[in-house]
Amino acid sequence: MFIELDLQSETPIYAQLVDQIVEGIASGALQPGDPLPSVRRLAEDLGINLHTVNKSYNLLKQEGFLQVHRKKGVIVQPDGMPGVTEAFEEKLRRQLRSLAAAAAVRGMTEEVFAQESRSVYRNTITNHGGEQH
Amino acid sequence: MFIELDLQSETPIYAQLVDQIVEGIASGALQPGDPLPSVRRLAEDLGINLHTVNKSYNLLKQEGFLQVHRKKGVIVQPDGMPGVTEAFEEKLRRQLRSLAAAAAVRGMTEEVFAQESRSVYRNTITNHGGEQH
Amino acid sequence: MFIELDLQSETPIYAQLVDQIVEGIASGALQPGDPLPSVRRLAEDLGINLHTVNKSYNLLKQEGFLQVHRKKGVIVQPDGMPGVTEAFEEKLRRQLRSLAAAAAVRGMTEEVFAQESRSVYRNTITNHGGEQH
Amino acid sequence: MFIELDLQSETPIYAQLVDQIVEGIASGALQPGDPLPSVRRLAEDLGINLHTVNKSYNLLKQEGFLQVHRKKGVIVQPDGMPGVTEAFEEKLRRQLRSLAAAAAVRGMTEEVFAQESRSVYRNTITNHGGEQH
DNA sequence: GTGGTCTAGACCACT
DNA sequence: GTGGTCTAGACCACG
Repeated sequence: MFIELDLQSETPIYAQLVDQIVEGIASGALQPGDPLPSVRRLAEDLGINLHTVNKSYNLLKQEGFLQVHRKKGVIVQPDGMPGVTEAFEEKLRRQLRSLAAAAAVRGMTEEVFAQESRSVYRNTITNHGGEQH
Repeated sequence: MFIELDLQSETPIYAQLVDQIVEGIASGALQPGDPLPSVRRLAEDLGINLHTVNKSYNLLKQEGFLQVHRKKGVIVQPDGMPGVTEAFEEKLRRQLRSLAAAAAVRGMTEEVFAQESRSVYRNTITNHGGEQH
Repeated sequence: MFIELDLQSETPIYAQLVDQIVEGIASGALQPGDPLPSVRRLAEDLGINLHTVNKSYNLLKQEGFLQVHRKKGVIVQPDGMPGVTEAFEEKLRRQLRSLAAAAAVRGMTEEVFAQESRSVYRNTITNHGGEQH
Repeated sequence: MFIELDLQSETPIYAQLVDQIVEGIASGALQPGDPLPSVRRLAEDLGINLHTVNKSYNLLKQEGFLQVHRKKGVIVQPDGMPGVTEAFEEKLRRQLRSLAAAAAVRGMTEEVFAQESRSVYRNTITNHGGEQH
């Protein structure tokens, strides 16, 4: 796996895991239908607790990014990703607002902020593209 | 006060307070040198504990957004806001990356994402400008 | 533990704790990566409140002397200590100025004052060195 | 007066006043027997509270740096300054220890630390010299 | 009256 | 069991 955890970070490990898997999907490194390591396997590889991996997988399942089959194990959602729900829009805006305010106070202009957003988006997609759904 | 807290939210109260005060500064509702309510006062107004407000004020003080003036009490930094440090850039990018990935997976295009960022930025500034140095 | 607190002192307990931990690092008694007692544990050992220890740990974390590791708990900064920042130089000079003035007024010569500084420095390092980067 | 107060500082105003007066004596700007402004006068000049000035003067009187006469008002100790008491030595060492440890941890060498101390001492004396007592 | 400090006790998220 | 968060009540230094 391409996953790197920062045990010193203040973001919980399970959240870091979620983020990195989502980024993996966004970048195309993980394609719809692709299998993910089993809970046990991944936990061992990363040197973390089973519960932690489990929590991440469950969250991703709830969001519709993953499917969990008894047989196939865990795979990336093959039937189309969730799409931009209202809940997501709201969450996105709420977080952007917080970031934008901090940026503005520190003197970062609208132009730079928007450009920063664009370039970060582009970099997360590099390898391929996020035209799922 | 213009502050609204969601006591049920999973984001800590103190963090919400920090965000809203920063947004207040960004929007111009709070001008450099402006006094903020005393910890006791604000705590009572918001129906929360004094220590929670204190924690928020302290964080903002450490970041350089607020100062404790021995006569005026707590005031908005009058001597120029912190500016875009490398640490801030990094934090900004890290958070943007997470948002961008989720957006991309859900099918939101780069264009829409950047536009969203821009419009959110603009809305936080509405009232008036961010002429920090 | 090697920590001694003076509960009657006018310097806050949390500040004494901070000082002693820094001295522990300087003397080599605490090595980079070494774990510190949990807040609860140390609080109990010292007979003080958990929050007081917490405050000290937090300050040291913000200064970059400690880290919170999600598995090891609180540890001494393993990735290199902060270094001599301008802010630190300023604080150092401000405090030295106050001490030097009092010393001078009482008739202590420059030579003695400098020698005193040197010998105190040497004594804090005794056990072993300060090979921070 | 040559006194500058920093109302944003975390050092209490009365302590800043004490420091600056001691520095004034150390530098020779204030000579033994020299009169100081009355409590009222100084308070007004500095825009601070009477009690604050009073507290500073009292502390300096207790330490033996000032004399308070009903007639002459407040004057700089004309009968020889206190000298290096054991209590002072202890306080000096305690504070130096804290500074030295922080300096050492940040990588400042003994040589630099001692040199810093020496140069700060020299600068506080510039105008004249502290050979009282 | 203000912020700073300390104590005490409680719940929760995380691992 | 760990750190993080929140509440509650209290004392003190400061101005």
